[in-house]
Amino acid sequence: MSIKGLGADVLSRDFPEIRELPLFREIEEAHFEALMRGAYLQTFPPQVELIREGDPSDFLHIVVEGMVEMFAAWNGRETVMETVSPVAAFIVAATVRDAPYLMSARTVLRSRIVLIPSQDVRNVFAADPAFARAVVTELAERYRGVVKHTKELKLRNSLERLANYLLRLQTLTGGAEEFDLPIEKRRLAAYLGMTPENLSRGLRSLEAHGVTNDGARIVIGSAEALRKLARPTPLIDDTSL
Amino acid sequence: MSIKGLGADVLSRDFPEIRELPLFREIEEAHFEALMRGAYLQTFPPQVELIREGDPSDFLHIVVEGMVEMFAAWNGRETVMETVSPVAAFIVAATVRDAPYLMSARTVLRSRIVLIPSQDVRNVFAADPAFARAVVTELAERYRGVVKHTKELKLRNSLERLANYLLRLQTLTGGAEEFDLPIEKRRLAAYLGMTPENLSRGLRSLEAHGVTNDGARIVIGSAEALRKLARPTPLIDDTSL
DNA sequence: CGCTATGTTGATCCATATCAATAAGTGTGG
DNA sequence: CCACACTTATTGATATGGATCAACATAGCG
Repeated sequence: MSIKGLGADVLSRDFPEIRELPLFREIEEAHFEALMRGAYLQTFPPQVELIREGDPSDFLHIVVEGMVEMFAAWNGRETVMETVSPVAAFIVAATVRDAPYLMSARTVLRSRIVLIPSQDVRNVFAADPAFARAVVTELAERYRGVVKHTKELKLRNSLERLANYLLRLQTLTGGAEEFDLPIEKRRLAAYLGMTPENLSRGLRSLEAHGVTNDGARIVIGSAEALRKLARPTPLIDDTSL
Repeated sequence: MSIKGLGADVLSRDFPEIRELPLFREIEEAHFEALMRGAYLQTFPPQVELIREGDPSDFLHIVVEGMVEMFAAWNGRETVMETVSPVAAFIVAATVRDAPYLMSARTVLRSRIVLIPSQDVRNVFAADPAFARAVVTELAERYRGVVKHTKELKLRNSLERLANYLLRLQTLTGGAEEFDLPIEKRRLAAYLGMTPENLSRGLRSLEAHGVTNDGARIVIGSAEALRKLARPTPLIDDTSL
């Protein structure tokens, strides 16, 4: 199930997207190779817990295939913080700060993950200004993503969150009238800060605004009507899901 | 009310804390001076809106005296995202990304703010690896702060949020049994994601757990009892408010 | 095909918001 | 220094968004 210690050549031949990630694109070849030398590539089945909140950050993770869900728990409750799709790195902040993970991560689908020892990342980070700048860009974008998520939670009710989520999803799928939810509804519910029951009812309510739903399928009859309810703003709804 | 274009010498003589900020401590003297040459120092009365969400990020801001509140609005609703106390920089992410502000900021108290043109910050950021690394550290910490805030909002009910807030505040004030709320209750309520009425009732409910409140004054009769209700965890409650 | 997890729908409950009235500060100008 | 205006905080009554509980339907999957 796992292949250990792949060289930079192997990883970049199989996954040139890694070298092309904004995080790595500008760094020196020698540094990139140093990172990849210690890296693992592993394939995981669905529902595997990759990291657990509170653990020390041993590896920077990069999803190259599949899907990963970041979640957090407290006092018996659990919520979804975000889902990460290829090709993207996660837990960059914990890695560079050498701090414990604040969120857990589990595979949602069968996934291929590159694991880079955190110490290597911190070494290259200290030695390669281009990498340091790339980490800043990445982190700043992540920061802004969480801020948007928080704004949404605090300023919108559940129906508004759902409506805006669908509009963002539509934009991501190129503006198509029909598309599929990328994750299970119960996970979507947790992400949106509501219960599965309420998500069901929410989708029902949106019928009055031209939205149809069957299984994962969503049809937006009138983006105009939906937008009237959702009132999207770039300061919350641009880019990230 | 404002003094323009202070040199590095003036600013660092009057506010050595700026040079000592983690953000600037390690950068080259020449670069620090370049930043300070274009910097403004301004004094603002309370309730002045310093930046407005959506505006382009013209300046990196540093509170050297007073208190600033970051807030966000949507569709007629408004919420407090965080409060910033001296000496700390805010809106670093927007500045380095050259992206619009996601949050607005207003002074809560009469405040002295250093404004550094964003372009200067981005220039030094590109030229000074030590600064770039410092920005990463700063951003990673901010990121983790918002993640904690979001976890708290999604996983705790309002009474639990309040109880944990009081415990964090107690820790910040050195563990004293008595201390004052640092911000108005209505702002605290918005920060905690509740209404002022509910905050009042919440403080009342906490009497059953040994907490007394009169005006801004909080007395924690038994941290033990409060902790039993609050169930704090470092993964949410360490460090930031 | 049947088992198990996921999703739906309805009934009810509860945490929190909203509305309304009062009290207590806080600041201002005479 | 007081009186007035105005904001903030408290308290009670009520409304409601969303959670919970329960029953059933449906869809994956071995």
